[in-house]
Amino acid sequence: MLSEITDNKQKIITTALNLFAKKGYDAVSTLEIANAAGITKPTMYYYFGSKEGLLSEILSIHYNRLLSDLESAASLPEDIALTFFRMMRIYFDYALKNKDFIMFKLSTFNRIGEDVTYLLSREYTDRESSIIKHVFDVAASYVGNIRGKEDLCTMTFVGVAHAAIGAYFHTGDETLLSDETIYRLRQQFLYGIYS
Amino acid sequence: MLSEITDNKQKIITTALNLFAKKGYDAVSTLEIANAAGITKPTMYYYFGSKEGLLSEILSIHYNRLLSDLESAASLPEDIALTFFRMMRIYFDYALKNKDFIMFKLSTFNRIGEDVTYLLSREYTDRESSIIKHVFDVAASYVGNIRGKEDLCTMTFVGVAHAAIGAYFHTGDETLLSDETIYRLRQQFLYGIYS
DNA sequence: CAATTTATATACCGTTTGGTATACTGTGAA
DNA sequence: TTCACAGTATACCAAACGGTATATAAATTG
Repeated sequence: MLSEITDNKQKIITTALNLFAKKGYDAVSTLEIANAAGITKPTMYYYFGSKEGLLSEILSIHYNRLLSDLESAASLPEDIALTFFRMMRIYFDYALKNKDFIMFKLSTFNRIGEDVTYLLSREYTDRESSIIKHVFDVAASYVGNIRGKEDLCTMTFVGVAHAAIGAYFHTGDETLLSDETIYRLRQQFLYGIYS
Repeated sequence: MLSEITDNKQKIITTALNLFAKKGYDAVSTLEIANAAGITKPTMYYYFGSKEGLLSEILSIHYNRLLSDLESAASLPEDIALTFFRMMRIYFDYALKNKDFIMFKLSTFNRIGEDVTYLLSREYTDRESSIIKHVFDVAASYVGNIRGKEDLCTMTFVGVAHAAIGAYFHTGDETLLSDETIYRLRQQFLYGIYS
């Protein structure tokens, strides 16, 4: 068994995710994935059963990693300032270390309807929202002004995270994902632009 | 000439945009568009030359309308609070009246790479960013604390707008795009969550 | 050593893809 | 009445699509 050396399964996952991020799921063919990964189509179908199965496994691996990290970061919601920093740091780190996945995530996050990538991502994005929502729910119990705005805060938090990461992809400027940026975003989030 | 009555060209545009929004550009075939629009493929190719030509015209029509509205709303950047409201109102109104287009816009906004929808949208999204950026550039001249954070503000503004519209599409709750929501978002933007 | 399982490739399938050659039809101008 | 042209449809194309039947070679297991 050469799989420990060659590890074709992992190669297929990495290659496919890269192509999906660059061109979009539907624009990438199974043959293109096979060629780029240096294998043949039946090998891909042996491991994943279908193109959709391949996407499903990619989503499972990365979302579970990301959401697990996010859950750790959200485990001390009593300190909203600290938790804001930690959660944003998780997003930025994941974007820096797993560019392809986060690029793909961003391009599917606001999808809706019959799109395959949306349907398969939904369970994870729902979990993601609820983790963040919980932070603001707890925060509302001791920061009165948040009360009634928990959903708004959740929405804004994710929106800002995505916007910053999107800007990083657009410009390539890594300082957009630095601690300094998080401090500024947090300052603005907590005290507004006049602070 | 029945075109004034039937108006097949307009029908194709509306139908195609609806399918693109629901399933994604690459997942929709020209035959599917033709069938849904009640015409045949050659008719579509007569008007638009190619599938890409059709997409291009859709983007041109809607982005030009949206950006023209946005420019009007941004014409008094001396009052940042007022301008914030006006610009957000433009986005929300367009989302309410042209659901399909904004849905499609959201799903392509954070794209990058070789994706056709990204490449064809880019000229418009660049213009969009620069309109908003200009507002914060002017604001920075009289609100000292904004200085150096113009790009951050632009990024945040667009991120928040998209997040709110995305939440509306997700839940169907129209109050997410009400004046009341804009007031809250503005309050948070200007003074933070403690306000 | 024989049987089975894992991992791979060759060669193929029916269907769908974006796109077109060609012909027809109704309308307005000369 | 003839002509041109805008608009539309029938019927087709080569290429690419997602997926598979089958063979094969190496490794694991009895």
